[in-house]
Amino acid sequence: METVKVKDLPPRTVERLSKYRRLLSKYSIDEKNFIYSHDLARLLNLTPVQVRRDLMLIGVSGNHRRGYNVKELIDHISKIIDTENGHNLAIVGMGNLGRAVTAFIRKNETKMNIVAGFDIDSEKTGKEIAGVNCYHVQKIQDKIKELEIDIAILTTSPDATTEIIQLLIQNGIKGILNFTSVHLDIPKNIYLKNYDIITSLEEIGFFIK
Amino acid sequence: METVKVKDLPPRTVERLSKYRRLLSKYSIDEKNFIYSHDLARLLNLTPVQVRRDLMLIGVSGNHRRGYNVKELIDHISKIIDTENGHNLAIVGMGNLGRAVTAFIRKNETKMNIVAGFDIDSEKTGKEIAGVNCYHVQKIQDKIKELEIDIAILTTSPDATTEIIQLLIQNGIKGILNFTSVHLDIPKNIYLKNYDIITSLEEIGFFIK
DNA sequence: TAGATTGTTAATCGATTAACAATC
DNA sequence: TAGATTGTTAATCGATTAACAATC
Repeated sequence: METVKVKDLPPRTVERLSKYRRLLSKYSIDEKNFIYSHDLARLLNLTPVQVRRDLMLIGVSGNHRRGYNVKELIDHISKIIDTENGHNLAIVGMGNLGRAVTAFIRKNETKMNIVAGFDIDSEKTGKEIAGVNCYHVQKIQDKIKELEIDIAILTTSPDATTEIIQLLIQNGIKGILNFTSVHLDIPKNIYLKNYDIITSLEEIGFFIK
Repeated sequence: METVKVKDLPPRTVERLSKYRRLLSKYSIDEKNFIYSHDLARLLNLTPVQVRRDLMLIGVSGNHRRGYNVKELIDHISKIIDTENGHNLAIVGMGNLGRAVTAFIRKNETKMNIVAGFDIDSEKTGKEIAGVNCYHVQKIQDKIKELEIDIAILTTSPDATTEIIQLLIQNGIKGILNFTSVHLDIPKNIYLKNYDIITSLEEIGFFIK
């Protein structure tokens, strides 16, 4: 048997685990207690083997007749991808995009708690915006410590980005979801995910012509 | 020599081409006419080989002494990833996120023209929102034809998504950038890019613990 | 038992990188 | 020429998929 430490799961598998859980959470409302790998695959446009391999990697086993126990599956995935108290996030840049993303995340039931927003605009700082306390970027150091923030969502304007990213690095941020189309040069111990809208549109544009 | 039809470029290469061009457009303002692969690589955290291979694939050649001609590079990339008249896009769902993404794209100088917004809310339809004419989703068919829209950016609420996606498919949309965390089951001739914020945050959360 | 499923390894595919020849 | 670069192939790495044994 191929033994994979849970910590070493491939990124793609982790993404799919998140999607399995979200799907199954709705699915189980319909009182269905078991699901086959081919059903899960069909619902997410994957292959059944891919599903079974992912579940094998996290050590879940199914029943040869009935498939996988839905509740057990949800619980097992949660045990792997959640942490006890969840994660505390900051939205850095409370412009249109920052507020929209804040609202989007708050609408979803997750272990991701947005505990602070940061901006340089004094119109915004000191207020509650989109349900989140907004602080001046000068407070980044204090608030990251105080509120135990480990993930930042970057929705700053291009010119503000480079400076602010230094603050985040210096204060030990561990993960970043980058919505700016600015390239971030950060140490590799910070887990970075880029949502580069312009590049993605150009990619789509290329492949549809 | 490995001959690759430009149409067959790997997706990752196309993404990088977009990033090269954006970087070089700023770079060339500084009156630098040539750039080495290792400089381009350093500025985007890539390897020099990766850069040279990408440029080889699109048939650009550099100078053994001076590197690559910046202007020539920009022009060549543009010839490959742009189309003559650019692409006409629609924002489907003019809520917070839709408006923010609209503003974001409009701020950037690209060949991506947002020519319509769609929503079901009669408060929004018939008006100009974020600089874009907003129509009722019932008009999707007419407007896709009339305005020659080939890419849709999906920023709808989860419950509206499944219905609207059918309309987009039926009316021949070619590419979709999906900001909803809803899984889309679409024909494979439509180029789909998912920005699943919830899943990405859970992925980040997993790898930083 | 036959049939449908799960579980697992080996092969394949796509992308990156190592190695190095060619050139200025 | 020596040194720094580009150009290109082959090896490697990561992820998916084909093949099939095991099980109910």
